[in-house]
Amino acid sequence: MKKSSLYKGCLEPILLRLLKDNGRMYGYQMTQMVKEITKGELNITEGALYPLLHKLEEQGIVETETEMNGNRMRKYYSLTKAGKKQTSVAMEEMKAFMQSLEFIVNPKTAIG
Amino acid sequence: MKKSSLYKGCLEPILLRLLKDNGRMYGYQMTQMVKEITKGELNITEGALYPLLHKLEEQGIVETETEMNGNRMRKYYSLTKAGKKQTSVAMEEMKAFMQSLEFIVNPKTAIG
DNA sequence: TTTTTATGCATAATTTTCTTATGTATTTTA
DNA sequence: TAAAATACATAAGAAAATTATGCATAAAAA
Repeated sequence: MKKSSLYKGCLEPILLRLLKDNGRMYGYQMTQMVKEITKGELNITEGALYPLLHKLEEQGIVETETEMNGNRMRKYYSLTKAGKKQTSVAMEEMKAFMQSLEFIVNPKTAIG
Repeated sequence: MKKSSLYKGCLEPILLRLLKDNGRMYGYQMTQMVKEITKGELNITEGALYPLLHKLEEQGIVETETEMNGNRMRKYYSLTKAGKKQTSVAMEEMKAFMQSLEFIVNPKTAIG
């Protein structure tokens, strides 16, 4: 993440959103997809990613399936039913947060 | 802050933006203005605000003037010359960050 | 009139959430 | 054949909040 990491606190909703849109993903794939769609702006570090995924699994937000791709392991994550509910809530919060940022950074053009 | 605080990491650029727009503000005023323009969404805590303002002053990003309002003290903060430069950089980073969030949360409508 | 709320600052202890560093192992590319 | 990419994991440390506390004055409400 560039320098002082503006996205602190946003990683969880970002991951939930990815899983909501893509159904089933493995960790490394998430980092690559985020890097790609943000044009290199957001680079999720492994030290942030994996512990968070593990926490979400403990909480029953996601469930996992481990598959082998040749000789290499991939641990696929997908949203549980509870996880889908939680994602809806998180997305509402994200929208409100982004709207708030707009109000602050672009007070003139911001609508709402 | 609602629950788990998405704005973690954005507080500094938010304060810089406020000072850029309003010229001179005291701490409590910042919390009230942010609460107002975000319609109650973002509530800056004092434990986050004051230590950050002190850090910015140490770094020469802001300078202070203490005034008495009746019998009550107000410590006014304003951007230094260096602070204005730093704010420009921070605003560019914020825009890029917000655009990235858009790409993730609204992949269809996001422009850029 | 007394108590609560709002205004206004400050700091310490704790928690959350990253970064950085390290480790292991396979596959692809230069 | 060495480096980079793929793919996971975890530990130590730093950053940046939350929560709790403290002090003090002014205004509002009970």
